[in-house]
Amino acid sequence: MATPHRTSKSSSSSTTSGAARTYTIGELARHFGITSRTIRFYEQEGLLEPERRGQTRIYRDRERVRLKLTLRGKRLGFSLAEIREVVTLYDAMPDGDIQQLRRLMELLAEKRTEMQRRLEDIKLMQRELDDVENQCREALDTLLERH
Amino acid sequence: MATPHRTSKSSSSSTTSGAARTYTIGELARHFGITSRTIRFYEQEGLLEPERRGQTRIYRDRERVRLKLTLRGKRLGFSLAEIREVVTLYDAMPDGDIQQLRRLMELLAEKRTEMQRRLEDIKLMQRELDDVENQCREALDTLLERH
DNA sequence: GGTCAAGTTGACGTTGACGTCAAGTGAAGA
DNA sequence: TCTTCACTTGACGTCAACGTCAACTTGACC
Repeated sequence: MATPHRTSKSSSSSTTSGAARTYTIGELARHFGITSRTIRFYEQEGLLEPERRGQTRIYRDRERVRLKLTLRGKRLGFSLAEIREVVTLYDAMPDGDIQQLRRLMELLAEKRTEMQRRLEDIKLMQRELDDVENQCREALDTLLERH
Repeated sequence: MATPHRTSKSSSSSTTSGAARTYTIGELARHFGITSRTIRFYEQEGLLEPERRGQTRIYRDRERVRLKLTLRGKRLGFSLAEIREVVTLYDAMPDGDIQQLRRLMELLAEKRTEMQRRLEDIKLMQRELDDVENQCREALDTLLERH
């Protein structure tokens, strides 16, 4: 279920360090608890751009990170389009011209505001959960006291 | 556009206190920045159950609160089905039997875990936003230094 | 050389969350 | 009385985010 499954039976090889580990689509899918279909769909939507050996996709750490960010974004309720905006700008940075950089920083500020709002939402929601739970306890207590 | 529009031209009336204020579907829609269609859809999905005067729906504070909770839940990425679970159990409480209460408390615990996870997600995301922003600043600085 | 698992590309289906019409009702104001 | 406006109920359309299926290649092992 969690077999390493490198490119060949002779294992690893790569260059020198262990930093260049690659993954198959199935490995990533199992690791993140999603289907390969989903991963391909994310690629089609511009969120991932794995290399190819022939037809086969090969993923490195960069893509793994992108995928992790994507899934986290999803859990937070962002759409794939929103996630793409950030993720693609994020590594369109190298030698980036100043306009791009400024644009990215604007985007970051927006997202930051969003996150702040969501944080407030979560706190409110937690407070309400507390309230309801307390009411539950009280109700339960009085019910049990009456034997 | 924002006219009070009470039941009659003689305004308010109600009983004695101002606690029994009612709202039309349009008022609620404008207030929350959604469409009436959405509100009706939520009712159809069991999230709201307004009273009726003839055909017309009339909303009181209870429904307003429910709607607010629903929208907050949505912002946090919960599905309408999940939201319904909580919201309906929430006020199926009165005289509730012990089984129901226990079930509700289980549900609350689940949601609490969820919220905790999301909170972690948000913190991680914020940290990453910070990182990217710092990189941006550095890049921008070195670009500007070179005049 | 066969086969078997895992990967590939279409293409179409599905589900949730609404939007968008069409056709009608009820009450307030000119 | 007539108009106007907000509200109502269907019924169908749409869009995002995948699921599902069919038909195919590819590399590893027997």
